[in-house]
Amino acid sequence: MARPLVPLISIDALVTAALELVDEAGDFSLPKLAKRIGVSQSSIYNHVSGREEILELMRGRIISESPYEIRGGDWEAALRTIVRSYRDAFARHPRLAPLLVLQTVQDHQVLALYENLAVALESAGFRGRDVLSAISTIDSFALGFALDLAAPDVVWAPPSEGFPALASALSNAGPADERGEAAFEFGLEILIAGLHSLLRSTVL
Amino acid sequence: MARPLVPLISIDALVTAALELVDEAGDFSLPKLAKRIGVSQSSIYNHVSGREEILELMRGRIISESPYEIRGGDWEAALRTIVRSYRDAFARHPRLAPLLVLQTVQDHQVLALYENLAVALESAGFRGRDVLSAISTIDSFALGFALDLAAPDVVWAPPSEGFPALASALSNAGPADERGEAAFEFGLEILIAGLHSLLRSTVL
DNA sequence: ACCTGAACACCGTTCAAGT
DNA sequence: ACCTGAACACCGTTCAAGT
Repeated sequence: MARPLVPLISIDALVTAALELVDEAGDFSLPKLAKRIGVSQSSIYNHVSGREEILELMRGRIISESPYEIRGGDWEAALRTIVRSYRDAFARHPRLAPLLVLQTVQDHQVLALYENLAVALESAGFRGRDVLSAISTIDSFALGFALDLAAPDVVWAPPSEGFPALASALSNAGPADERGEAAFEFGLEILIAGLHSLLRSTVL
Repeated sequence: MARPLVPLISIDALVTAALELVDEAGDFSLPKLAKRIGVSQSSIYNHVSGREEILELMRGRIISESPYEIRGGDWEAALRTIVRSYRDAFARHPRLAPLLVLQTVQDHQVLALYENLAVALESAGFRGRDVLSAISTIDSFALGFALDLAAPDVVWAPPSEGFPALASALSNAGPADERGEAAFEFGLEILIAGLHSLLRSTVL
């Protein structure tokens, strides 16, 4: 077969297949991706520059699958909405997060999300370099929780012995997804309260 | 050559070489590691179960290279010390962080660090599942900032146009390492203030 | 423009063979 | 016990050849 009348590959289908692979196996490879969409490995390069671009396309896809709307409301509400949406995006595809940490964000949708964060923070009263620091903090926070979803048992694998406080904390926790949820809500409250507190001490 | 009288490989040297590779190139491979310590690729498996164990050994190494001491002081001081130490460990080897996110923590030193966190949080007054949620939050926060070090330009690559608030925030920031530092300090204050605030509202 | 198959330079891991 | 070299099954990317 040579060039078909209708392209065999659409970027949309490519990204969908790649996301399926990640959801199922926690990773994807070009050979497997090619097999899944029934095409040769090398033909993928006619549509995409390589593995990195596919990863970046997946980032864009999951963000746009988790739309958010900021209307009216104060900065706190806006911030909650944005962080929650970001986190929900990864909650739907937990195994994608680890693959994206090595990559520079280029996706337009994601940049727009950060722009909205910046606007919210300015309206809150943060100025100068604090805006960037606050974005950084929120980003670290959200990314960390996204990663937490991918590896619910990272730290929490019961250490066999000698860590009593940790063991006791563990015994009080429910199933992994429940405590992931609880931790996120807890963390979001801390983040918001911390921002309020810093705002107070800065303004005064 | 067959078996030498003195082993050619020590785990210590192995980990040191691997860490050098990561510091220089952002990654390591067994072929490159073998070449660096002047040994054949397969002989590495006589000392270590594989790539994963090497990664885990690197985690332990950098944590023990960044010792901390908690004595006297309140929970807040202890918490600051621990988080700062954790973050410093990765600050010295920024490119290691992304390689570790896919892995389960097994290293004893790191588990001890979390145990200390749990103790500090209990002495602060957190109870039940909140202890785990707080650890999770601190963990997300610290991990996120460690990753930030590895990719200082993640979000901050000047978006060509259409993101005014983000661009303005960027224009107010200094060089990458400075703003990384500022962001961490800012984030740590938010974390501490947020914990205080939650503690107040829970206790009352 | 879009596909194919072959080729290239890399991986991590295993294993028989040596002493 | 510890090393070697060869082998295996995988990668991502390139490229000439086809239509």
